[in-house]
Amino acid sequence: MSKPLVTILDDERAIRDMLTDALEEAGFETLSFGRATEFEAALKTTAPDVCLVDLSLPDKDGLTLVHRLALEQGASVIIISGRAQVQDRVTGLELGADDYIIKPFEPAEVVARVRARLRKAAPAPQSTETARFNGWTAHFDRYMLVDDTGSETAFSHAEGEVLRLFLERPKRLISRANMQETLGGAAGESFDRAMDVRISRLRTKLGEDPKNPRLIKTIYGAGYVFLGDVSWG
Amino acid sequence: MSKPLVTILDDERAIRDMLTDALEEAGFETLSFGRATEFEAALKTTAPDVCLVDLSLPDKDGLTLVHRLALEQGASVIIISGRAQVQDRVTGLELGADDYIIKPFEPAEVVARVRARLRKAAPAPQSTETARFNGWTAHFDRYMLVDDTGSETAFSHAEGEVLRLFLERPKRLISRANMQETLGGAAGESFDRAMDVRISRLRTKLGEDPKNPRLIKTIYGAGYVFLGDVSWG
DNA sequence: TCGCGAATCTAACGAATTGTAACAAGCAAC
DNA sequence: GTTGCTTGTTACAATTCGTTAGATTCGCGA
Repeated sequence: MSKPLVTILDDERAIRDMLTDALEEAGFETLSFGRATEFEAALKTTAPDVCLVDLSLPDKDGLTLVHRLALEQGASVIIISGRAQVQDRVTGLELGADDYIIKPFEPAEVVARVRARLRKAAPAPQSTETARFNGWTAHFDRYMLVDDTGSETAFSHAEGEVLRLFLERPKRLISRANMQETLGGAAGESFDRAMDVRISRLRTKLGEDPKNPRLIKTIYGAGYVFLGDVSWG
Repeated sequence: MSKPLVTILDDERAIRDMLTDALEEAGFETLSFGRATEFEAALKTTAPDVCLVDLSLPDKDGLTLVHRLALEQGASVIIISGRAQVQDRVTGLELGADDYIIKPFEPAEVVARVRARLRKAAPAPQSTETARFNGWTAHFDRYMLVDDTGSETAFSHAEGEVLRLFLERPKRLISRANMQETLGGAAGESFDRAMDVRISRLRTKLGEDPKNPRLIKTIYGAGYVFLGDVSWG
């Protein structure tokens, strides 16, 4: 996939440059404009993914522009403005802006907010649905474990929760308490073997040798460690 | 369609109340929680549209919660935090939050930002008659499912209701209660298997493999998730 | 090294949940 | 009435998942 395109519309040169630098450094394509008319002309031939718009423009009212942008183009619009009143923010957002950043701003935050917009706009974050590790591929979207030979094993939702927890923190101790907490969250502590059973079932599905588990290792008195070379995506 | 559901997770009673009032006034359904565990328990059977989360929770790390929320549930997450450092905001956003509001805040702005999230999240524009997903095209005006090969299968009104519900909220948990509510609206009693039967019939029409359905997944004890890349129009 | 209590493993059980085939009621068209 | 279709209900099969209980393993001190 190509780089997302971010446009910058601000009449101050210094701000345009700062944003351009930060965004390109972050891996985005950028186009910047000093006046609304230029920007609108460019819109006829390009479809930006995110538009940063300063409201105080010399040649046009920023708010109506935002309104049109949000409505007609499908792009995400982030207002950047020196006007810090709550009322300004509210009307900006109500008119269709997706976010409202107040000057002066930190470029890093702008980048983070741009990313947040893109994340929602582009669905299918495949990255969190599949993980490969030691001859296995876990498909969380299909609740399936696939062997390197191609044979498939289904796993249940509860098993998936455990597996995901492991795959998200490989080679690190996951304490029992920690696990209870992130999973079922069941109150019971003392005689609650549910966790063990879940892990046991997961182990069988992974074809672990009970005597010598290679992937899910028990740390007596502490918790578990998942030893696997995990790569997501 | 029914009111969007907004959840509030904050340990301060006063803040919860303030937000609840503002949001309900604005026409949203709300649910508020003082601790993360309660919230997570509720998540098993409800799918909020927007989650407001305070990071400083007594019983849990808010950031990992946000991460999981954003990833697993499809909901929009707005962090509300007293931590105003740029770095905090950046990490919060990078972890999957859609917005980051700093305390103290103005309720009106929170409402505006919640609205902004919903606007993007819920597409559902004009053409609600056709949807494409994973090799199928559903024509709600003709009550027809069309395969990519062109072969057609008719579906009934009741099946269409379920299918539409799924297609409107793909990749998100749809709880049983939620489904009863939006569909038949019947008094919804405990021994009402009609829902299951509808889904079963829909599954066969979609040619799902009973052993491992690819599109309509059951989450034991919670509800269903439709895993498909849906595009309307 | 041996023994013991605590921690963990796991087979087996069973309650709750979900799937679905079969039946029946309702209804429209003929 | 008969036929055909939709849809809820019933009954039973299948699955999920926590609990139980006995076996096994671990850490540690004698």
